[in-house]
Amino acid sequence: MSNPTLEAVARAAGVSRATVSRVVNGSPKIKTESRRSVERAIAELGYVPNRAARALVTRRNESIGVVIAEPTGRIFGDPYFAEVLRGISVGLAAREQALVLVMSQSPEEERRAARYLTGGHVDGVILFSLHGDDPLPEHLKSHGVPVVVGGEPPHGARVSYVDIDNIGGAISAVNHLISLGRTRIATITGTLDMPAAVTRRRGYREAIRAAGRTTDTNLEESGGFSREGGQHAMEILLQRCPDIDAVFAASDLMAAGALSALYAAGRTVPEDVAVVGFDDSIIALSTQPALSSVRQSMEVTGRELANVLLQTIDARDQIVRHVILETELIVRQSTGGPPTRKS
Amino acid sequence: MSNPTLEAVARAAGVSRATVSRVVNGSPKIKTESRRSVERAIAELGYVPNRAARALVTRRNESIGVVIAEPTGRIFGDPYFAEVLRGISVGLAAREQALVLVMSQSPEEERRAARYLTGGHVDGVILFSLHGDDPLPEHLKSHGVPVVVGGEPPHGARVSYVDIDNIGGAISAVNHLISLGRTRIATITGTLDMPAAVTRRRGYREAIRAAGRTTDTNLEESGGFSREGGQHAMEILLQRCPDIDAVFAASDLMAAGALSALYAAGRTVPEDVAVVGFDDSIIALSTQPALSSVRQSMEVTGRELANVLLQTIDARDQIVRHVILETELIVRQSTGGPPTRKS
DNA sequence: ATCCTCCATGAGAGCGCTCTCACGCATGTG
DNA sequence: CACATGCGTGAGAGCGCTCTCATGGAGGAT
Repeated sequence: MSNPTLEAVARAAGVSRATVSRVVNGSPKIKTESRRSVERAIAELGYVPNRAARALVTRRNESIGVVIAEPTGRIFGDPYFAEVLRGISVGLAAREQALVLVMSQSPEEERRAARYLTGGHVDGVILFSLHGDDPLPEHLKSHGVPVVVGGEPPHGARVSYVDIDNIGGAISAVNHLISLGRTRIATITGTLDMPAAVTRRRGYREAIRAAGRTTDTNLEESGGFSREGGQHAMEILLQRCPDIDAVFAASDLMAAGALSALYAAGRTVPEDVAVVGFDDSIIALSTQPALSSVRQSMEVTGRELANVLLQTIDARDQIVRHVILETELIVRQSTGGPPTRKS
Repeated sequence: MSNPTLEAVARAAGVSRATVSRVVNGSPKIKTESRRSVERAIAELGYVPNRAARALVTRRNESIGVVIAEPTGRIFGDPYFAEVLRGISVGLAAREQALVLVMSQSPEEERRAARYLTGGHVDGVILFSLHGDDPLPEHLKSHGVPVVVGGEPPHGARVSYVDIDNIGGAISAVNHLISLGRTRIATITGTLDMPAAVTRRRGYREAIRAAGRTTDTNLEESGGFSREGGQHAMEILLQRCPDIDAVFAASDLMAAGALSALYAAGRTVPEDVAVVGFDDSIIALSTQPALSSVRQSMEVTGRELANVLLQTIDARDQIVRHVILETELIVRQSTGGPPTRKS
């Protein structure tokens, strides 16, 4: 409760407050001797720096806001959010930054959040899962708050971001289906107000065309990034085009939903219909059969988000940084399994 | 960036710093006149109090730690966590408290978290989804940090908690199955190192015995609170006792998994086997057929967690408080639907 | 030996806020 | 009319820390 102060440590170590402060903050110009005695005093007294006092003078809060502006249902049905959050948590912990979680679901809450975030309570903000033309990133940036966005930022926003190679991932998935000899390849898209959903669809279309075929919007249906949406989309697709022999779903969760719909319609996977998901989340391994999927490391995304933000904060600049992470197609049973396999 | 200070507001309003402070903090003894001019000045300058400065003198941080010590996979596959978190978020927002999220997954991280939480960085801590005999609640409490636990606290820990009526909920679910004339009622339990899982199983057993039947451990199998676990548990149960005609699953997610297993085994729901879940989360409505389920409001749980904690902090006492929330059985198609229905 | 340099350290101001205390003025009482 | 009462307000200390600037002493150059 009543933590010892710098002053107390200084007295115990027989040095001045300033020296203790230097030791605590790792200043190089300290004699090993005094450093040692200070460290001992710190350990003995169980000293922990007072964040508030430090923040007051440094004008840093040692904490980062993480905003998720998404209906609860969606947020946590999909492991995606958890894993990104987890990566952020790891990235921040390494620098002793606190993660302040802000969940806003109504315009009223969003206003409150914006006020909080621009009120100097956090050193920077990570936003992810943005929809449409959310003005929040620009708003924060114009108030001088460092911002980084997970995924492609809203159109026109000049902010830093960390994204994955959505288009390349989608192309590799569809190429894989093509190489399997599939000819009627459908796609279940995400919520089309999100850039990731649009970009994955673009990759799908490009791969189809690159193979000399024509795209057909009858083979595209939105699954809203949810399991049920995926299932429903698959039902619609089967109704429209019963001859579908492959599906590329823009998330594993939707792919899992699609599997249910396929079974309900009496199709076998991968024999009748090959299925590829996206994310390679834990879900991909838990479906029957296991899903081929475009792997992205959500945890790395989270960690990079933290890194880019901390970098921006440290540099005190307004430079727009971005990081694009690779994806990799993982082939499993839902498309017939890996090419060769012993035993 | 350079926010105006109290001083600046005071000058603009022609009063002293103290008066502005009183207005900001809602002190009653302020003349309406000066209050008004201060408020105008605040609005004009866009003044936002500096949290750090305030925290320094009040020794409050206006922030609450929320700890989730759970493997990421589990956390976010189940909407439960999201909804409780959401409730906490709402409860804290009402009091302008920041939510500091701490995710710890390894013993090392847990130590770091403990150090942070006892370091005076937060005014209180909410813990949920505790396993086994986690010493964290006691540890925090002994360091004078106000704590409240979601769910039944570890055995012997004298800490405040918010829980739901697990036993009553389980009993009502099983009674419902009994009233349907089902005779071979199985249960899929959660992770048995968690009190909620054990208590729900106890409710199941009590209801069976109260109906004059005997319990049979062959009819009990753990599903580990995951979808796949539920599916697997159902497969085992069917193998052991092919004559099962009803299942009570300790979570909707496991019930959803059980449905898959039942279909794979060629059973119909609710005709061959009636299924009841627990939580009444969004999942219950998205399965085919919709799940009967024991409703608990996870958002209310979260809000109560926040309330109890804030109350404890305000009172500066060590009183152990607890809140038990009601549950309610919601009957849907997975047990044959509501008793009567028009149209 | 004298001066200069340089490095480790100490002294002290001040970050923005709250809160106690004292003061002045209006009102009520004898 | 003198006095107590009380309410609204201002002055000022101080929360724990960082950081600038001054200081003293060791060591090298002359």
